[in-house]
Amino acid sequence: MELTERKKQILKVVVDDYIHTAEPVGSKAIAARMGGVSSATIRNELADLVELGYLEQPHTSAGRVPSPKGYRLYVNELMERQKLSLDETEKINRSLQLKMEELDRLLSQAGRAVSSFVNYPTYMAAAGKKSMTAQRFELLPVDERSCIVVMMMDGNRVKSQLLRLQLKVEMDQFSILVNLLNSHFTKISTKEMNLRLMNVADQIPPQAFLLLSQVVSYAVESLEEAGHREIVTTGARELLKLPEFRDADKAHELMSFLADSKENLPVPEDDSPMKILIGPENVSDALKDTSVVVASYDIGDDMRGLIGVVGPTRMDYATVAARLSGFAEGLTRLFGKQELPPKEDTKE
Amino acid sequence: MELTERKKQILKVVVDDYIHTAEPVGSKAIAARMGGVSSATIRNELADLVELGYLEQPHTSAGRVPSPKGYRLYVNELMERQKLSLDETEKINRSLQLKMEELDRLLSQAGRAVSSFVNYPTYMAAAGKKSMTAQRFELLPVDERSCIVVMMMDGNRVKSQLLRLQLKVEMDQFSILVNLLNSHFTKISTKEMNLRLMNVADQIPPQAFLLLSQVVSYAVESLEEAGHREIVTTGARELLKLPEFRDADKAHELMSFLADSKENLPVPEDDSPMKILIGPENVSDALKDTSVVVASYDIGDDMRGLIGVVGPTRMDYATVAARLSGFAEGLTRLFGKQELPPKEDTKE
DNA sequence: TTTAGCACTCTGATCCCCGGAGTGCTAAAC
DNA sequence: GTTTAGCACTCCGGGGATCAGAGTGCTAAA
Repeated sequence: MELTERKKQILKVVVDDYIHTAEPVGSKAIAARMGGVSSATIRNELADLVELGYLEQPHTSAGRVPSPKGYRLYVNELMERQKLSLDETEKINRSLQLKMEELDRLLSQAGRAVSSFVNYPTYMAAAGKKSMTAQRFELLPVDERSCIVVMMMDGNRVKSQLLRLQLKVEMDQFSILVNLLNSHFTKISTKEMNLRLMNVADQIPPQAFLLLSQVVSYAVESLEEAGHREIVTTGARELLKLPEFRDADKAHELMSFLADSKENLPVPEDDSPMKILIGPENVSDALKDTSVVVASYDIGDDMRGLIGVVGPTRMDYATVAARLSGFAEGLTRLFGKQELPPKEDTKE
Repeated sequence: MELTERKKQILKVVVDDYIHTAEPVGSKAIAARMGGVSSATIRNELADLVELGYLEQPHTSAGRVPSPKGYRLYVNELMERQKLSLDETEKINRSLQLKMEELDRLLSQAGRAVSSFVNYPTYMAAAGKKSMTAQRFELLPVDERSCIVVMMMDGNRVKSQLLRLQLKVEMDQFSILVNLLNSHFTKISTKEMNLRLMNVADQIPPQAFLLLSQVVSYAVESLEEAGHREIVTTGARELLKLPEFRDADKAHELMSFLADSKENLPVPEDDSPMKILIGPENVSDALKDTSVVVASYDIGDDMRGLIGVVGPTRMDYATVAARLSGFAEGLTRLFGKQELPPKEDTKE
């Protein structure tokens, strides 16, 4: 038995319908929507589709529901690639007029925007290079017991913080220290930074070393944190609106997974901007009954960000995919235009 | 009719019991727990307590449930102020070994810790002074089209960012600019900053002004953002574990409120470190059926932070209050010890 | 190959019933 | 006067039983 064109059409109708109603769809409804054939004919076809594995039957006398395999076919071939309406595009871009500053705040802002736009939980991540390095250091003395460390990292990211010093430092020592930092502790991995710190230990006076190590360990921490993939999830509560998550336990389980999971959320292949994972295609057990649509965007030259949307297998793939890639493109544009965007206009 | 000591004891037992079971508690159970009197006696007392408004009866033949008034009395007089066990204190302190850096990241970390410790949703906020001011500026040239702005604000907070400049700037112009910034734009409100910007407009060359206004508007934005109370909520999903929020709609409603509400969450009085709001004592409608325990802690000299816990009226007030104040004290200590803590130890 | 017809199945809503928990009241006991 | 035992009563919640509706599969005819 093979998958005729008509069978595909029927499958499409089933998925389209089920996506919106969450109720098993029956032969009569399909016949009505297709026209030209009677429900009996449809029933025959449906039986075939079940046998082929594209549909499932919750119980003998219920309508049909798409199987993961059915969704997969739908996503690959049947789904009408949606274009974003002008209105939507505009809305997306408007919602991306974020006051960005720190990257992670930006992420959660964008995540909220996406989530409210697709009505599913969303996760965002910025995947830095495995190893960020410092590009440049500055020390700004505040008083004799404290100074501001400013560190510029890859991708023009800047971090700074006030550091209380454990001992008094003469003003002129700062410049020596800065030189040392810039000459020996830039453009190397954090691991190596620690090594070099060891090496210089006996080459400089002890109190200078103390100070140096304070700065370096701040730097190491910041770099590691920046390189580490931080995942922010937003809009988990949207789950509760879905009939498949009305059960509090189920919802709680998935929410916990989303809140806790730091690493094991799906990521698109390096060469493609978007990936759709349907039900059991997910590796994590917690996602076995859900689908994930995840898109990537570019941050600067060598960083990549992720936006993922988690929903029931009965997710509106076409819409979600369209909107998500709209966002991803928007974000790429945002980051591409300028590393971290200054104000285009001052207040008038 | 008056509130005898025995009535109070009975009320206490009812609340204690109901807090843990979420089931109306009957006379027999109370009698068993009190000893000495029979259930019939208790029934008489219960009837009185209902009449006095401390208890409620879901329906005629059910046990009793505390009313808000009952909880209030319980909280004010009856509840055994819990001491944290050594074990708990230690756990709290351990969980406050946060890698803090940016304030808001710290908040969400601490929020998560609290939430996992009390098993209720938690909100955290840092309430800055109404008006933060800049204390000092630095500009670090990167190349001729970009520089790093570093701004030190009240409370020793530091912000920095790379700024792309709209026009080329000679190196020596930077120092002029910094002087201008430090002499004219520090220690004043953002409103005044904007005014001064206007004023200097015709006193300096146009391109210098362009640059200046770029920096100032960055500063204004950062200051306003820092002064603005940012509320972070965590652990909302814990609601789903509670019988009173098994209903998805209810849970969703409250979660949405917690996620969206930026300003209208309860705050303790200025002079007291902790406040308990029971059910209808809350102003917001969305919290009418819930209770809130909120504690404050000090950040630096003139900032105050909040930790609030939201739960059902049937909240375990004693435990929550104890743990919450444990956290609040921990945070106060953390911030008090040093503005923003450097590493105490370098890596050994 | 499609369709009409029909008997059959299964679900989900509704109703009913009933046991159990708990009450309020009364009358006796302390 | 307070406490207690006893008892009738109320109400909830769970467990069938019932039933209509939706949908199916199959057969036989078009």
